[in-house]
Amino acid sequence: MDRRQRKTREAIFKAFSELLESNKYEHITVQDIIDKANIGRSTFYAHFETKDMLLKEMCDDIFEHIFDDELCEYNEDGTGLQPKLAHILWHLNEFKSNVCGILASQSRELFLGYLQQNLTVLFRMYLNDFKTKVPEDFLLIYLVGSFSQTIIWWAENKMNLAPETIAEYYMKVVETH
Amino acid sequence: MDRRQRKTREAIFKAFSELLESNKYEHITVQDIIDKANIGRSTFYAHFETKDMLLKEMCDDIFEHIFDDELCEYNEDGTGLQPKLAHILWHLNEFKSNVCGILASQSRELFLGYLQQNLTVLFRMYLNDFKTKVPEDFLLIYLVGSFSQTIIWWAENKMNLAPETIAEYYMKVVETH
DNA sequence: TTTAATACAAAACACATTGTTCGATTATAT
DNA sequence: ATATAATCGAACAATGTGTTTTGTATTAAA
Repeated sequence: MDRRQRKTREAIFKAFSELLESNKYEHITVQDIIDKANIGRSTFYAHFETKDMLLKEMCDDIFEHIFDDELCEYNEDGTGLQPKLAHILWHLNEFKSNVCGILASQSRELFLGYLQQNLTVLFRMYLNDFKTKVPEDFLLIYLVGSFSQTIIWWAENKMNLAPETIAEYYMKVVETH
Repeated sequence: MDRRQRKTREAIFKAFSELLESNKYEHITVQDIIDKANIGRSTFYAHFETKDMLLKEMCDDIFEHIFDDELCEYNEDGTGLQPKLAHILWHLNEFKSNVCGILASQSRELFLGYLQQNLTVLFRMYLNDFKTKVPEDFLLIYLVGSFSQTIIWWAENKMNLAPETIAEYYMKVVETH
């Protein structure tokens, strides 16, 4: 990939990300991004078809990184659900500014869609940890939904608390005693 | 209120609601609504400032009806949380087509905002039912979030199950044993 | 270093959407 | 029947989108 291309792509991501911190996604125009990134109009469209695709590719980047990690610095202790969740939260924290920006926006939907899709796969593996007598699919959306909400809340508070703390809280309210 | 006004307003709501079933909110144009409702452009703007305000007023209507009910047909038995939740679900079911339309759309955010705002007030009154040792605000967003998710799931399944069943499932996974 | 490829900038473009305005027409309430 | 008020329909400026073109500058490879 051409050095110029990478530079431009980075500039667009950066501008977009910064704009997301103070503006709602739907009110950010391509012109805003262009101005902030300091690039030509045609250049933007050479990289991304639309603003939506930009958001999508940004999400792709993030989730690829989070759920595809072979070699990563975070050391999980144990193999249970809780450290797994802490691990995910730790990764999200790496993309703090992006994630907070997206989740604070009116259109978290795309992001949440990705998130919940991945979380569903994860939680399905731990379903046996929960003995509650409700239909499995209900249990699953309950777990995924409440954990997503936890993440949103965490992000709204600028991810102040440690990932481990959040994971601990979550397990406390969720586990069947 | 003039009969014509009511008729127009209804036509707009109806058209909007129908469009929401097959289109994303953000991709519905005022022109689409006008065409479907079969009204003049200026008429639309005589009723609603913007498309956003239309959505807002639609949500206002729904939530006013749900959370302000003095005299309503649904008979709660008991005063606990579970019948209260069933009651809310029963009301949502009244607006089935609207609610499903909005929740299926890419922009449930406004609706969910309203919903969660109201649910927060409700759940705060029942916080003592839950003994878990986590911060209160975390417990609150957890309860509100997981119940919202439950509603979304219910709506995605066309509200097949009875409100009481949903409330029962929810209480089962949520209550501390 | 030279060269060919290509990413970029800048400007102009057609097009769609928005929200407003205005005069003519129609329905409503009394 | 009449005054009132809602609607229609057309035109309007303003803004945003996505494309195209032409010239320039940067890059990777020879």
